[in-house]
Amino acid sequence: MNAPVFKNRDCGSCPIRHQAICSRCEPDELAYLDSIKYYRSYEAGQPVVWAGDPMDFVATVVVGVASLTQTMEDGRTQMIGLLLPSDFLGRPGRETVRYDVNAVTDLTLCCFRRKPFEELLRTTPHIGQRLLEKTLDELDAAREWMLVLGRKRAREKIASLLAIIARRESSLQQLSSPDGFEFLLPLTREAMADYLGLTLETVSRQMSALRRDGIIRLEGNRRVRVPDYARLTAETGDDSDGGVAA
Amino acid sequence: MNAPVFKNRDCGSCPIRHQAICSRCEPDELAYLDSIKYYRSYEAGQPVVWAGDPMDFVATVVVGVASLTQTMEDGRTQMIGLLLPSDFLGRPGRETVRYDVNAVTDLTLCCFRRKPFEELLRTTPHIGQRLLEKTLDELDAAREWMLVLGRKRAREKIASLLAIIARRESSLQQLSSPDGFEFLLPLTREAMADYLGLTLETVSRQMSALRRDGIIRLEGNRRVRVPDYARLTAETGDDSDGGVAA
DNA sequence: TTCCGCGATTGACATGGATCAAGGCGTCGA
DNA sequence: TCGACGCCTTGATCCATGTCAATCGCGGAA
Repeated sequence: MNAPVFKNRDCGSCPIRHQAICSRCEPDELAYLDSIKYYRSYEAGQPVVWAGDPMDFVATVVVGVASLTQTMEDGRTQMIGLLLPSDFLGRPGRETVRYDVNAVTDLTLCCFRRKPFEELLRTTPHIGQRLLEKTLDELDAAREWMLVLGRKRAREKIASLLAIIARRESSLQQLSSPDGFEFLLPLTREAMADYLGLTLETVSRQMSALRRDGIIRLEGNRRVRVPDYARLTAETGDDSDGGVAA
Repeated sequence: MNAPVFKNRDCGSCPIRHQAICSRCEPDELAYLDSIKYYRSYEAGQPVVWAGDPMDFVATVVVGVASLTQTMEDGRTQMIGLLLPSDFLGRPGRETVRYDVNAVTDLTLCCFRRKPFEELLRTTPHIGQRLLEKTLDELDAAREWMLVLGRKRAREKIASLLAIIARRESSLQQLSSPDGFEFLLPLTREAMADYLGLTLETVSRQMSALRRDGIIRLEGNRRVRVPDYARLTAETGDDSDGGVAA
């Protein structure tokens, strides 16, 4: 689990740079970022940090998927965020994390020690602005998810999750292709359940139902083929088309 | 529905200034803010903006409560945020809003036209930093709410809502008083249901149950007396004490 | 004072998803 | 090749909450 591709100290080589917090940096700013950054890798299933632990770095996801999870005293658990490549992890100005962070798949993070990063935030408006934008995007996503968790039925929840992952993994062109498209689901049934506020049995049943109804086809447990993206979004219950036209 | 107290052009008179985005501004920055700000007032129940509408201002809540609400195509509705005094409304850099904004109680906003505010954001790091902090706080709150919506039972949801409002409305000292404390619930049973992902009947039943069990006392429909804050937080299912000690 | 209407309460019943339980399928190591 | 384990599927049953409906009670208008 190394990340040999990114071992050189050059943000320009980073495949997710154009979407990450450094996307609008000047060369000298990039050089400073390079000087304080380092990579960390985790295997699927490994913890990154536990709720309440000190976290002395912030990071951008480079490869893989990380989850943010909260747990109740009796063990009930809710995934409250899914971080995909280019997403930002950590909170400047706070010493400890409030929720568990786990590697869902094999994961590579581009890390910055928190103190120098906070200093950079103070001196470099670009970064702060970009971070604000990404935080506002995350807030929008969290609010969209509140509708999913609070009001959608199991089938709609599953469809919403599949549509969201499909949108992040596929191009607009692929989504609207008449032949459909396919993608790899990075989550187990249990992780899907944790994200959707369901049990894994319900997730399994609804996946089977969507398969029976021709909304999706499954090749193995993880590979999902969507013959018609519009039919999938129609199952989400949302009143817009879920962002393809918008 | 005017806001005579705030009619003078002086942010220093604003009772929520110390928590709002302008809390760290220099005198000259405050003067600029003063020059572009204006107040708007709404009566309880009035819409502020509808989802999809253009919104040419951003604002801070000065008095009252505003709600952010999303609606599905069949009319199911989910409140995705509750804005109390000092909370920020609007998104710099975006022309339209994604969800309905309503005045839950009589409401006064301190508004800034969006373009000048964005300009200010570019030139005044304080404001951007403060806005980032407030956005990160909102994101934390949204994520906490995802746990409420996804995993808590009806009784725990109600207790969580009461505890959150109690914390925002009362001082630490009041919360830990041996005589208990009381507060005014700014929401109807239906609004509570919309926020909690429940029906109003379930809200009503669980409020009655909490009353029967002595967790709360009700004087009328809105006035809530909490004889023992610890007993209330014990009903939320959270593993921490909900923030009093923390 | 009476009536009216809205919000809240309460009851009876329906149901979606949880829970408990059994078994299938594919992969990996011996 | 086989067994074991992890992950998933499916079935039977239960229960928390939704749904539908009746009634209450307060505050405002006539």
